[in-house]
Amino acid sequence: MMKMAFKSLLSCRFLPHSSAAVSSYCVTRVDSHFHLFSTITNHNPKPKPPFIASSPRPHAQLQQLLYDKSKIGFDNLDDALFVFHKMLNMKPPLSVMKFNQLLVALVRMQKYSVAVSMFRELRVLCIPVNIVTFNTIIKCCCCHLNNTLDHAFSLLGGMIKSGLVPNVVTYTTLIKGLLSQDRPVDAEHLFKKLLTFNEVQPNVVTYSIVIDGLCKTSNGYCKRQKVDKAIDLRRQMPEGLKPGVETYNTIIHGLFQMGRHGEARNLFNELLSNGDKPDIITCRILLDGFCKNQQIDEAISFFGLMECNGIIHDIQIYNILIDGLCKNRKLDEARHIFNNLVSRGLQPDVVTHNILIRGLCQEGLFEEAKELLSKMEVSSCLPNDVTYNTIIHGSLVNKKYKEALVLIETMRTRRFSADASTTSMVIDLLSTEEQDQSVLAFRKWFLQ
DNA sequence: GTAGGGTTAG
Repeated sequence: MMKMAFKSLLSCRFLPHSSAAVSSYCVTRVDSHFHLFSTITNHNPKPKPPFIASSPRPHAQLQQLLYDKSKIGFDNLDDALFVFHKMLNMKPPLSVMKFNQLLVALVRMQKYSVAVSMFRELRVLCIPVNIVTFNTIIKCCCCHLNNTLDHAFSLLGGMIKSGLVPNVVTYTTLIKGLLSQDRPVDAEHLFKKLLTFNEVQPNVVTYSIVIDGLCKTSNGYCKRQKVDKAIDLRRQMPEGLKPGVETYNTIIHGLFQMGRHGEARNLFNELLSNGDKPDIITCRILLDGFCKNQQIDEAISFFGLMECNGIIHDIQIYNILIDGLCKNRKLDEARHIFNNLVSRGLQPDVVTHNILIRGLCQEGLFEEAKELLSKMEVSSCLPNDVTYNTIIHGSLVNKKYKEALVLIETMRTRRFSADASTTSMVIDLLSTEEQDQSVLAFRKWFLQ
């Protein structure tokens, strides 16, 4: 039944428009799915150009480099700093747009504080900046882990002082900042202000960010209300502000998180019937949604369709499926897919390994998990903090206390630290009656 | 050709 509904959900949009509404439950031919996948947008980043070298036209080469790096970021911070200082000394100076591209490249590298420092230097040197520069730096303040949101708002003041008029991007960035700093009330207040403000009207991105905030905040009953509010808000979007696939993705994800998979499918159906193109992220959300809503068979069918149509040459989508299989107690299938990744031309990344290590530990196969960790340690895919915390978690669950101690020590050597989950497991262990030598050793470790 | 939106591991 579910499978039929799922197939029809995928099929309906590929009928001609005139007949699409007739019956979305009639056409279930697999070949019709091809059209779905042929419409999906694949994001293929441009190949990275070589770093700036001697050239007969250094100016032009630098400008090209800035454009390219604004899309993908510099390979390292030193390169970005080198370019910045080169730019400061150029005569005639480069345009503000080129400085903006440099700042955007730093944002892509998540080097927010460096971008803010560069902006300050530009201001001190009286190098012209524009609204894009301010908006980029406001974003940096909103993204920074330390609470620099107040600074973002003072930049808003600075902008106005400089004679620049904040636009919808400025306010949208600030709303996102408030939401990400867990200030939903202030975000909503600012959003409502925009709605009543004549000069700047929220656009589809603003709505999308607010909807995303509603879908992400809170647990339980409150969450249900917020997701409903998000759906209402999408319906209330003014005519002409057509929600993009990103807005659909946000709400579909929110619905799946709530366990409202039927509504999630309906919304996906609506996306298709509106003529929108699902993208790779829609596919990831659906696959993950099926996996986490006890619909592993649907997930496998969906994955098969994507695979048939060649749109999933992407390790991330495999990670979602492997995780789903592990969580649905289908370890053999998960292991099989993992072992065949290389032959499919894909390299498992650290997330893939962590997922499988967790799955193995969950099934009591701690030795096999350890073997996988050992393989990672001598491979190009080195374990990270999640890997260690995962396997330590597994060792504790499997009562391998001595092993856990060794792993904790190794983790320390690698300069990773125990996360909240690992620490709380150790506290639980110490509070039990089981006071064997290893547990006592844990106490020593914990009190260090 | 410069700025703001969506997904996956513990």
